[in-house]
Amino acid sequence: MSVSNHPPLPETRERLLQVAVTAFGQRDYDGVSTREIVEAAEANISAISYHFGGKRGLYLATVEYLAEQFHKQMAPRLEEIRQALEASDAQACADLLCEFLGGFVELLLAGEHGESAPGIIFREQHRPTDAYDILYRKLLQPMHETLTALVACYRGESRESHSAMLMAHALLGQGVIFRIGRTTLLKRLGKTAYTRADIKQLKRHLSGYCRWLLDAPHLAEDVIP
Amino acid sequence: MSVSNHPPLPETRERLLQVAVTAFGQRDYDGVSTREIVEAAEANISAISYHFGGKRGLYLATVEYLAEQFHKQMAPRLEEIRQALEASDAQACADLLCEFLGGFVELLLAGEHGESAPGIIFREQHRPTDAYDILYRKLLQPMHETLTALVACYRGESRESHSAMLMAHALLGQGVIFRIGRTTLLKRLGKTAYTRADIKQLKRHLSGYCRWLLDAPHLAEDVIP
DNA sequence: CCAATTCAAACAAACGTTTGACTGAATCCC
DNA sequence: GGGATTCAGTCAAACGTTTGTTTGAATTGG
Repeated sequence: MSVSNHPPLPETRERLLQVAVTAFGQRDYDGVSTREIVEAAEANISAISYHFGGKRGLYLATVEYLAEQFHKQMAPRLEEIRQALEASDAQACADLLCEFLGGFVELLLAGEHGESAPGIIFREQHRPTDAYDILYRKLLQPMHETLTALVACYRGESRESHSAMLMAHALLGQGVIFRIGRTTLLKRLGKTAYTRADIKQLKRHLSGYCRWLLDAPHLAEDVIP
Repeated sequence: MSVSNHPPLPETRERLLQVAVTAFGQRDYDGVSTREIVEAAEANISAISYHFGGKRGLYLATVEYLAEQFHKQMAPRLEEIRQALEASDAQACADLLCEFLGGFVELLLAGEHGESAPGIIFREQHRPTDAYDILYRKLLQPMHETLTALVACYRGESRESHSAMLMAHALLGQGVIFRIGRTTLLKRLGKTAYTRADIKQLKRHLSGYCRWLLDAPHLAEDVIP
């Protein structure tokens, strides 16, 4: 059942959510048992049914919780961008885009939810459930739309422009892949973790890539009108 | 003598592997039940223990099977590249790199194992098990090393060059992200599947990106010697 | 005292695995 | 050459464990 969230939250409910975020971040829905969660959260087995109506309810609440937490970390920048978009200054759009991408990979590679969020997001992308709608509405769509608007503004296109969407996706993806493919890349490099210098270098790359892509023609032609 | 009324089924072991590839490709280890597999494969429940020693054994065999199948589809091109690398012609390296990336996204977006392979690979990258070693040795390492060699050759660097590895990763990743983030991108575009024109456009983008990246300085400086 | 919350215990269902009987074809030995 | 034996493979049935969920009593706090 629905519970109002902003007045003082029951302690147990919050503990369950925090534990569930890391659990579902590492393993998938079937790989996480309810008993494992309540033990880690020092709660009783029936607390899940009581607070969330069941395991599925806990999972959905967890995804929503994560999406909000993650979005909150980007909210100031997204708002700043929305206001700047009014001015419609192409050069400023490019700058904001680079800056946002830098902050984004920072979250992915060194942020608080960098270990749990990718697991859930990429699993729901691969095999969408009810939870994907939450993820899309609260996190993916706002982010994707904002970046698309920046690209479109720079290029003097509509926010519905497919080429702007493709470029926004390509840019986001270029950052994301260093989180997803982390295991293999680190193994190739002979490292066990990214250093600050690595992240800095990646940011420089993203910045350079961004400025090149915005003027590149390859993704610019919408093949289907 | 008795004539078979049905077309001859593959041996039980093979049938189990084929079913397991698609099953483990869609859901994760705990999300797939042994009974579900044997039913789809028209085999008996104890066939898994008999042929693979258990569910875990089936999973490992499935990953190996998939890695080999997928690698086989790229083998001719990889071999062609290895031979061309002897010549050490920079321009030829760039061409081969673009060509390989094009074939790679073709496999990911429209290939036979494009639906199952990514699920397994990205899951094992996120949370490596014994199966990741198989995947790395039989698929990821050969591919990554070959691309790194091409980059290194073009740039006149060593095959151990970190900057070459980073560039190879960035290039592969730029293709991969259009498979991983497919759900969200298609939703933004208002489509339900990529068209041939989309794939063609993506290939053009990858080609352009590749030629820009090879001469770009941002990933070129190895921060740590 | 009452409503909200927690608790130990039990529930049926699904899980991976094991068992022992059974098959058909190849191999053996007299 | 033919009955006995072996062996890989299949099958239905049952195993014990873990799963998510439910129950009803106990506890807590306003």
